[in-house]
Amino acid sequence: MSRDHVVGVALDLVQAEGIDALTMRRLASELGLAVTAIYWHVGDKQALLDALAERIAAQVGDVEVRGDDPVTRIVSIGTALRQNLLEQPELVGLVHQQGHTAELFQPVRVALARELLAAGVDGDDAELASHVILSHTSGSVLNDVQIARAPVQQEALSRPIDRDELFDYSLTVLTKALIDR
Amino acid sequence: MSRDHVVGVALDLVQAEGIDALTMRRLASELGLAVTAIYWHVGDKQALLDALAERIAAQVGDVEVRGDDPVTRIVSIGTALRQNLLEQPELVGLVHQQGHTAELFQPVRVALARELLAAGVDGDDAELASHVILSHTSGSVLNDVQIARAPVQQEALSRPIDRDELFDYSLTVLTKALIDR
DNA sequence: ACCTGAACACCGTTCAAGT
DNA sequence: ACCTGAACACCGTTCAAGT
Repeated sequence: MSRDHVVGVALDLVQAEGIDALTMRRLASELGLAVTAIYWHVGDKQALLDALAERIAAQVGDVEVRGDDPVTRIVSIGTALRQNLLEQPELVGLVHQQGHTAELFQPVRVALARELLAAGVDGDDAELASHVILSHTSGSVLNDVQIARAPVQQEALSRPIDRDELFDYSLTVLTKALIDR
Repeated sequence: MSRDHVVGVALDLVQAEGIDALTMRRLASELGLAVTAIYWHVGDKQALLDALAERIAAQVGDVEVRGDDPVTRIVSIGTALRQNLLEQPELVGLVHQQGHTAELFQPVRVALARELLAAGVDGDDAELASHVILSHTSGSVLNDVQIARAPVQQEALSRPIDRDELFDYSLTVLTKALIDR
């Protein structure tokens, strides 16, 4: 029995039954302990949520870069991040609520800055461009998740929206503009 | 004593002390009623949160359109929405959590579509472009709020980021690209 | 129609006590 | 060092009962 193990079981519980299922008492019974033992290992519930957020952030943060030219590589980073975020929207919401979004985006931010530098954008401008690309990506995810949850919104279109394609297009346009500035 | 009044007092409470302060018991004492009276007027807590989300969405949804040319007008819509969202980030989070984001964005979506049509973008493409612009805007807000909450992230830049200006720039670029497609 | 009081099952947390 | 049990203050919700 260790802090890591307790946090791991908590993560399993959240993934299996959602954030509402995570109560100190429920977690204790899952661990085969008395409720109060958790307080010895990880501290109070706030500390537990922080630890969870940290784990999830590390999990979602690593992305693979593909392609040859800068634009393709940058768009591939955005696409990979978007995919990771879409896979576990509830967990991302948890991270955001705990205020750990910065940690979540940090590795991607670095990867983006590296590619932008390689593309000839330098210094502060690379920081700015990373910020814009990250905003665009997280916003796209946020909206897509929301639409998936509330399918009322589906309007009468001649053909349904391909959100993957639309994201690819908009991010490509944006990236080109940021590089050619 | 009416449903509207109960919801109004609940909204005041949330704005003054945050979402955690909104408990059925606290709200009852604020109203001068017994806890159970709330159940008669608005139903259970889920119903109360739904009603709150509806109000907030209507409040944040109305934006003023300014400017002459299409790009300026569209950017002004995005800017106004961003400003509204930034003013009450906690309430926006509440709306999102309740799954009412679609309602929140509906009026803006319509306004954007109208401007895009006027700019010569037609039918489905206007829908797609509205979606992209909305995503970009909400993502920008989401990131800015997060950074404001966790100021650790401030990196060593030669000059600090002007997020208003950056948003204006990126949305302008994006809008032009969407129109000229 | 509108409101109260008592009761139930559930929280997070503290603290003394055990080994 | 690690864990338990009892206790406290707080939740949301139901339901019978009052006017």
